[in-house]
Amino acid sequence: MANLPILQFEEQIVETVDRNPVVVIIGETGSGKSTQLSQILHRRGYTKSGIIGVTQPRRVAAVSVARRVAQELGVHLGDEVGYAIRFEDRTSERTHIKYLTDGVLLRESLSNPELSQYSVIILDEAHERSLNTDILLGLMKRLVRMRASNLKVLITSATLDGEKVSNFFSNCPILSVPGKLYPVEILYSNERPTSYLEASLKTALDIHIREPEGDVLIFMTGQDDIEKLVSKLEDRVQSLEEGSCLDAIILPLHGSLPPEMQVRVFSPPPPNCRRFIVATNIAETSLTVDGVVYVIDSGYVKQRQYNPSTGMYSLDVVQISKVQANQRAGRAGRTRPGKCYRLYPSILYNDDFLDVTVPEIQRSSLAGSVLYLKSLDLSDMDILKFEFLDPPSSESLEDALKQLYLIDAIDENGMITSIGRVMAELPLEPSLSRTLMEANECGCLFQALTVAAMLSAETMLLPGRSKSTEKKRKHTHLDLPDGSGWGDHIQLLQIFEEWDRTNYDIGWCKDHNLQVRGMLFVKDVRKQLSQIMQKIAKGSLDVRANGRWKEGEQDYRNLRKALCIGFANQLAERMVHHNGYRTLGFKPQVVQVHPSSVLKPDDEGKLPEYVVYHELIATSRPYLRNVCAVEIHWVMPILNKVKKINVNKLSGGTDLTVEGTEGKLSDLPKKEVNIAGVPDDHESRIQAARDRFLARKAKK
DNA sequence: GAGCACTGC
Repeated sequence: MANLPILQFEEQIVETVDRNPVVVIIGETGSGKSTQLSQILHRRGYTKSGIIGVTQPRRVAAVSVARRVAQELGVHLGDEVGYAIRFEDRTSERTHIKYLTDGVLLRESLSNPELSQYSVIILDEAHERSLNTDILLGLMKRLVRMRASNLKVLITSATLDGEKVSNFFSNCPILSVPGKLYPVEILYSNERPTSYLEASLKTALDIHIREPEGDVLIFMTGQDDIEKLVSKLEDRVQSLEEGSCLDAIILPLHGSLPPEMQVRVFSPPPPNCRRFIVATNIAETSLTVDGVVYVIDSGYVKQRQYNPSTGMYSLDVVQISKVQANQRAGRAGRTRPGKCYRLYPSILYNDDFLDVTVPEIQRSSLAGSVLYLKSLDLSDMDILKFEFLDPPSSESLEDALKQLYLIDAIDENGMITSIGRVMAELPLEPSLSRTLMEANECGCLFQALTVAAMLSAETMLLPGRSKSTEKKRKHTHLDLPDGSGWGDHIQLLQIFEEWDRTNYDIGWCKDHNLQVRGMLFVKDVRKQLSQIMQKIAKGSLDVRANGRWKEGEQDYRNLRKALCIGFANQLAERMVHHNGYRTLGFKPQVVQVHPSSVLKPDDEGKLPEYVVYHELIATSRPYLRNVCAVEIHWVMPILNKVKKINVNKLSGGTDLTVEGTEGKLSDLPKKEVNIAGVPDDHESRIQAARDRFLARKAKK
């Protein structure tokens, strides 16, 4: 700790913070900013009038940094130094320095918008630009105006982003603190390779043959490529002449790897052995592998992005930003001087790479964030005027408002409703919050809680697929409930109910090939949601996992209806002649049910006429993931509401007609929906559906 | 009949 670079800047930092409400700190890796900034300000008396809060984008970081600071100060974790993450608050009245995830700080600001308990707020790793960090940046800008006399805000960022953040905060000062990285030599390719997989392979072998010992970290885009490269590397390394170079261990590293496989990268290699770690961007920030001296950077990353005009997510391979490229290179210089092989030319890096990664706020659906901001009730709150460091597009805000209106969170004038206020309390996406509220009305809350919790953890439930476990998976899946044909939500419900009946037996999870960690997470989320719902209802609700059934409910009717109301913006109608679907959103899309779905066709091979879906994502083609059958007479009232939507009113009406107002929603070009081969007039489709509905009614 | 990067309340 004694020789951390940041400590030489203590005087300068304190002086600048004393004189300015906001300071940007450029702290390179190894500068000690995360552990030292809070201690410096603590020493200088900033904890006399309140606590110092330090946000981290990740839970593990909040915990581990808090632990280290407590150790350095010689106090017990949870006393003077503590942390708060979801499900775990280790702070007390004595806490002066509090580390917390940015999501937790946002929740705190919901019940205390002035965040009055804090004298200092440090937004650490702000350059990662998580959705939560971006909202916090906007809130901080307001807060420093309101609390100019008694609040200090520090924002740590990357070199390339510092100016921009400073401009955002009225040109506040920027302090740079050097890091403790060893020099990393950057080597560029002459051109983009046709196959970055082959180029990575070749570069890795070159290093292995020519370079002295030291581990190699290779950045790939996804699991498939990682597995391919691992097996190719294994083949080629084995065919090298024995004794001609070091032994080699090749390790994959990605998020869907079970935790016990992930931690393999933390055990040191045997002597005379070089490790090749083939990783996704998980190794960029989340996990730090020691011993890396060489980095191979493909220059690509797989990124999830949201298209507000279609309501569709897609997972695309995109070029990384300069910040990301430098972060990757830095991974080679942690223990000694290293080398970074960039599989792209320097001119591409200089002229074509974005400085900073496109922030999440410009790549996500904003329904949750907009609802959150609306619920804050800030006096001058107008979502279109909220100051974002990088404002999302008007189209994206418009999409969020329409979604919120359809699920009754805001009224036709864009004002938050009483339903919306309750929804904002729940740590869920708005559609799931709405589902819980509806379920509570129709007596199936105990089921909806389970579905919401299972969907929140869905990606953690199944172990990563791989060729070797594939057959096993298929086999064990037969043992799991099948949703009784109604769909994936029902299957998720049944899985949890069955686990509940075993009294949460860990062995049961293992027998059914479900990740124990994921199922325990579901249990935690469910408990948290139950508590919040109890608090809101101010009474005792039936929240037992295997709650009481009413007569004649074996078709999960109430639950499916609650889902239909909650996901009013995520419904789809089957095509007449085949099992494709068309979404019933504002911009209809032709889509398929994902093949992994348990939704069952009827005797004629037809899938249900209407379904609710949890996610619309384009991978190889557009898919509905997690679908559930709903009934036409639940859908009709929703379609009528869609028809009546007036975006101008939703976005605040009169405000938009003011001349010179930026981001006028009314100025947006009205885009035509055009799906190849499908005549698509929304009006007439709604009319046609209504006609069919009436015809069927008449038949009865 | 396809397969999803990474976080978080």
